[in-house]
Amino acid sequence: MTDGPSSSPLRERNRQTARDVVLDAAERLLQASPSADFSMRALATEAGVGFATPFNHFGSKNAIMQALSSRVIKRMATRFREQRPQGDAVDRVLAMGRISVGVLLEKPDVSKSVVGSLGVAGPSPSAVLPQSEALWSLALGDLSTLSSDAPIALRAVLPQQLAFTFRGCVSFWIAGELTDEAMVTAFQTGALAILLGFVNPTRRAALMAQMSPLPIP
Amino acid sequence: MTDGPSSSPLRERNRQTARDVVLDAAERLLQASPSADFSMRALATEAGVGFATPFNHFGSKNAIMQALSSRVIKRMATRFREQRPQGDAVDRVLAMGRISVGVLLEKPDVSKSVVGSLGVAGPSPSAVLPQSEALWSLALGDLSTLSSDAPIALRAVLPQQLAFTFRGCVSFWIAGELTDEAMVTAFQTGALAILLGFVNPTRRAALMAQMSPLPIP
DNA sequence: TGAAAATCTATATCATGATATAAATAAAAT
DNA sequence: ATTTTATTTATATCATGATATAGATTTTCA
Repeated sequence: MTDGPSSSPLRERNRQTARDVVLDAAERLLQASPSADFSMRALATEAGVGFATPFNHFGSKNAIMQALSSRVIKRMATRFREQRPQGDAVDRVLAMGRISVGVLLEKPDVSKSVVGSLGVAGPSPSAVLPQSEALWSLALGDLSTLSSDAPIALRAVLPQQLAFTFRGCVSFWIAGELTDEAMVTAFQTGALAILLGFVNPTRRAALMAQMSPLPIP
Repeated sequence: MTDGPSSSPLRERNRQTARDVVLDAAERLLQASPSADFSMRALATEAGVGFATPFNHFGSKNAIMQALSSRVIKRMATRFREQRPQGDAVDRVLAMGRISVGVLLEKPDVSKSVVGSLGVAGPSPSAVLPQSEALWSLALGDLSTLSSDAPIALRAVLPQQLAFTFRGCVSFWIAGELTDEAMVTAFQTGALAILLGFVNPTRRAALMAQMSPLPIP
């Protein structure tokens, strides 16, 4: 990706437009494709740009997929905000889990293709972790509503750990090792397992009642 | 991968030998390559087989990487068994975490390349989840040593959840979002967070003392 | 032991990501 | 208004995963 030369307002605005045009085109192709894939030649044609342009902007096909993944995460946050789930942090995390998994399951093949890019080694780091953490921070809301002996500072691990667990569940789902339903259960149980150590002892029984192991195939 | 026609003992034995030869060759090439990668043409040459043979056995390059990942997990289990870590389930899980991450960090670039295959959508499911669960069951040992109000049956979620969290941490590491050190911290904290809800209340303070959030970049 | 089946090999071919390059175009600077 | 700079475009080319195919080799079976 050419970050080198400086850009001025109109140039930068045109470049951002081109990036959006490319990403929109990619989304259209993915949705239309039975295998949830596209070639870079098809992408350039669909976007109405030259073949080299997506590479100029993103560097690689995988980076395009990563930019699309970022859009997916934004979509999850938007849904959450629109739905305004009620309840305490646990309820909200569970709601975010349902919403997030729901976004993926709207178009499972596309999601697998797009999000499958995230765990792939590449020349430059992806930048999804802060976004994922923010998503789970949004879900958790005010951490002080978790009552426990855990110091407030320690509760800072929760958004990160929820992000890791979510990523792990999704990764196994992408690889075909978890069915759609199993992924729902896996993440819900994972979130509850993490939160189990951070809630009031009086709340534990309710959390445990919602946790279940996955059947072993 | 040609599972179709039936095999008899010598044929099957020869096919297994060919698979091992191919995988050994792949490992040699990965270790020798500055970019931790190999072409299928180089693999066939290194293995001394025809170009189509690895495809006949594994179906795709990614499947070869997945078979190599399986070897990595076996290596982790072997190390654990050799080291015989002492202590309760928590201690053993932490030891397994150090051992497992240590295996990956012996050759970071190779590990990223190999294990990066696991989260990639493909024509057939990978088969790593049972192996991962078994790894964490091995670490946990006898689940009844965890003292808590959680029913024994519910503790069955632990190997799975540890597997998901490990996968999630490794996935972010592969993508370049976690440094080597941060991955160590991330998984240790994740394991402790999961176990925190399953230990005796008297043990909680010691676990929390070992948990720390990752610095936000 | 010869025929049949399974598997491997050598080779050609194709699709696709990626790079390079020269010309064209658009925006910024003088 | 012209020149300079930045970016895009069109095109060629290459590496690489993957597939196809015919011939060669190995193993199994009658």
